[in-house]
Amino acid sequence: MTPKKPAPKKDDAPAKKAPSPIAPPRGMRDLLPADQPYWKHVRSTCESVASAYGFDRIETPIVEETNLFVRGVGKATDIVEKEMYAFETTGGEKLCLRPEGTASIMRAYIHNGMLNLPQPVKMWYEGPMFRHDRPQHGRYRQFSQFGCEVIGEDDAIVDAQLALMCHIILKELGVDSVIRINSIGTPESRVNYKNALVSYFRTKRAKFSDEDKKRLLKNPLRILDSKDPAIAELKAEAPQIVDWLDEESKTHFMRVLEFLDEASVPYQLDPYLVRGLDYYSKTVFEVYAQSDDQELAQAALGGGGRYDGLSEVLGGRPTPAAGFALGLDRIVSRMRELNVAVPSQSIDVFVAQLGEQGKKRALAMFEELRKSGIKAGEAFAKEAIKAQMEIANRRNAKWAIIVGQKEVLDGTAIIRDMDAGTQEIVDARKIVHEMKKKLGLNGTVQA
RNA sequence: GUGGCUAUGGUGUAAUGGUAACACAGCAGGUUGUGGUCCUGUUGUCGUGGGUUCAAUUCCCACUAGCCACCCCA
Repeated sequence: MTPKKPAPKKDDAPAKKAPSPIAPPRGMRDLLPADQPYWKHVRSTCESVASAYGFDRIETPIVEETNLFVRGVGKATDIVEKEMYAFETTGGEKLCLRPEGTASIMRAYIHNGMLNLPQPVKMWYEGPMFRHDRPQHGRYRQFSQFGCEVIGEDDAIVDAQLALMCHIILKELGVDSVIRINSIGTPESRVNYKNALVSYFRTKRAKFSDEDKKRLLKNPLRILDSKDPAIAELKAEAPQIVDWLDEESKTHFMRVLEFLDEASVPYQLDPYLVRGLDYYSKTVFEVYAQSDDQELAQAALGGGGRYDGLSEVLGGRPTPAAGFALGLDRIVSRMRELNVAVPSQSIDVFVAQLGEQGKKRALAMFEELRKSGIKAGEAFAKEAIKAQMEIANRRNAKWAIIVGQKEVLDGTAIIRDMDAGTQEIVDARKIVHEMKKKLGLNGTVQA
């Protein structure tokens, strides 16, 4: 490119290169004020359901010792092997951004001696998780999860209730869902099954893609999930995990299903469902959005299951436990697709002013309204009343109070009904009283 | 992490080898007293860097980002 002609500048300051704007890191995004009504609604729904089911909140650090996940989630899992935001501090600590919640909750349970609390301990959490995966719609490197954990109880009804909660939360958010469920038994029965599976598939290795050959070695259970049509044929003949379950797991699973039937939770048995985290045992499930159109990309809205072995792996006593996590980003996105209405934050009254004196009076009036619990809005920096009324309208104010020069002199204010377009003049000192009356906040009960 | 597609104002789109059109939103006005209609004005170094060319937003390459599939999962 030829150098630009020495375009003479008006001022003789050296032409600085304008700093380029900075985007958020890959796979991370801003949740803007416009997004918040959705998030607020989703979070509060999750919380109130969890609370109704007897769960209390727990907050754990976003940064944890890397080892927690290496031991808890499993060294060979994708999450630990290639998706962790791991780093070393100047002090030499090996830390990472948490990729999931369960391991932290179990760590906290052990560390804080919660085994001395009445069992089971039921806790919920919500917050950002981090996985260095390749971003896609509904898959972010920072995403939010809401999760519930029941620690210290092995009864099958807990597993069923957790799945039920997933379904209920989504239902309250206007999202239809189905549970896909399976049992992967105890670690011992799983090893036996894995061996049977490998020896079955090894004879057919010739038909495998490179990808599936790799899986045969690394994670044979996953082969059952393969999209390769050649595998689909072989699958029918392959050993089924149910046939390899130990008696206890089998009965446990049967009871889980019975409870689900009892609670009328829609579910599908999925003998090929395995989960990517090592800590699972017995029950595993995933929650999917139900839709008419084909397969939705990234349709898994949540997942969970039983993890009876996790406590021991993390140095605690043998403690049965189960839980689930929901992906909030995906739920919000699904709600948007479905045009689910969420409560909007509208104001009760908008305070409009005119002139310097009006501004001063309005400032005080706004504060009075606020203190008495009325949701008031304002745009005091604006001069034109027209612009202020536009804002009042945009914010869905039911009422507007107008304080201009004249009103200041008279000691009055105008109350305008924004729907009817009618207005009345009231004593400025009685404005709070008037508004409370109009909004029905007076506490005067009508018979 | 692998493969593919895409990249134009705040948003959604258009056109073009000779520096950009439209809609919506935003802001400011239509003689500082009133909104949900109307009119006017205004908002862009055409993702970043390089190359080809007299000339590039338009062609080529790289990078970056987004999206899609895989992988995996929330």
